[in-house]
Amino acid sequence: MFELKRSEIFRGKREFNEVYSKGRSFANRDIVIYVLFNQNLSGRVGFAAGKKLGGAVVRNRVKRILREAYRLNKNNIRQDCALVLVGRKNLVDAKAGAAIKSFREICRKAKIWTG
RNA sequence: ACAGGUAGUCGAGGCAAUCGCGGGCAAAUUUUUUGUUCGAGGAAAGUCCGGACACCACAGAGCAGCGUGACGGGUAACGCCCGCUCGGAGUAAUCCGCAAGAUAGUGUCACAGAAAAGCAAACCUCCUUUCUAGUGGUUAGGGAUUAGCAGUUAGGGAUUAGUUUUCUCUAGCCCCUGCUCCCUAAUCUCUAGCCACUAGAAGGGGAAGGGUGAAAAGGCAGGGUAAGAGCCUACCGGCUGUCGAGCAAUCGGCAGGCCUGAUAAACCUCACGCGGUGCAAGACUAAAUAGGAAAGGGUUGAGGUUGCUCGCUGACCUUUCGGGUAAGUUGCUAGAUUUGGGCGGUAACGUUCAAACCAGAUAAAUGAUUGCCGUAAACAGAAUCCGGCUUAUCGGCUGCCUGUCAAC
RNA sequence: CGGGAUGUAGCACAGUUUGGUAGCGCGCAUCGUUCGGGACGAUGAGGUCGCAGGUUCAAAUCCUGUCAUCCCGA
Repeated sequence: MFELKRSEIFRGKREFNEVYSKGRSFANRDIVIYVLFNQNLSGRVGFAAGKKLGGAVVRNRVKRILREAYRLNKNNIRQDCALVLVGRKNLVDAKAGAAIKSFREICRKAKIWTG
């Protein structure tokens, strides 16, 4: 139900670059989201935290929060698209509850919210 | 008690519940699911040293290059650690130190200063010799002169109405007289010599003082000297030799003599050490395509092995154009391992016994919610593995030591 | 993971090899010139030489450590 398997998380420079270049982007203070409607990659997701955010501890934390936000709201999101979630600097000090709220907000903005 | 020093140690705050992640094992099943168990640090960091391991000759020779630098020990090894010596800081505990060589050679020492590196240098000052000038003294020689008073002469003045007289001044004072003094004497001057001092010029002695500088060729005191100086002596410091203690660095005693500036984190010299590349090392499997084309070099030695030379190996290599794969397994975690004792050692550490297994990912695993206790909680995330160093950092806890104060 | 480079005035750079004075250009301030501005001319302010320690009589320069930024290879 709320599981997030490894196979659902995509990896590799090629897949990221495809979503970055072909997908549409939406953003708020906390998160940047890239959306690509593609049959091959549908239902998959990637997480990213840039070097500007801080050290390894900080970047790991940002990715964990993003993953938690996606996992808990997975069933309310259209599964025919690929996503890339990028953390922004505001997310470093944010709590998980705020991140989830922010994630829902941006999903509605991107019109992939089904719940 | 306060202040300080030092050694060590703890931790995602703890417990419970739910959802979720990575590995191992077991079962179902071989896409996966369920259960169980394990799952970041003292620095995992910086990548600054040292190793293990892998390939190239089981790593070889020489030169170059790089590193280290008191001494002894520990270690797989080190630039690390321990002990000790020396130097420095502190009342002390204690801390800090790239701590070999400057008589193998070369270089540098700005400005200032007379002189900045070797048997140096004289600007002022000090001492001295010669010459010149001056002053003073002295000796010799030459020359000149002769004290005082009174009388006497001439002139002027005062006194007086005027003259004389008297008094006084000036000149003479050669000659004459008297008294006192002196009488191979004294004074002055010239020349020459000598001595002293001063000034100048030329030369010498000296390195003590002044001044310059970061630094001026031991320090300081006394003697000594024309003035001075290790020239001599005492003390201190350094050096050399020798004796003693110590494995040694070094320390202590005695003797000698005072030639030996700083800088080697300047080149350099000496001693010791270092082969190169790195887990994206390396090994294996599978898939795909065209195991492609052109030019150049090559068993008269390509390429590799380090920068060069040798030695070794022994058939491909380089550039351009075009195409394909960039997937998986292994290396990959049981080890100079961790914990607890015994023994040896001042210690670092060694040795032995017992017990334990404690991350192995690959866009890369630890999070979220709720409740209670508690809120002060930092720096921060393994990527082949170890030993160190360095840096970041909050709040404690413990042992030992030093100083001050108080009480007994 | 490995290798390399750079930090100097507000900005961009010299100076570091061979240690003794920190400098150029643009910008800034004041004055002159102009009716006013620009340009021009004159004057001069502005520097922990990334930071810390050491060697030296003396350090931007030499040595060690450290911090930050940038680049390259796979």
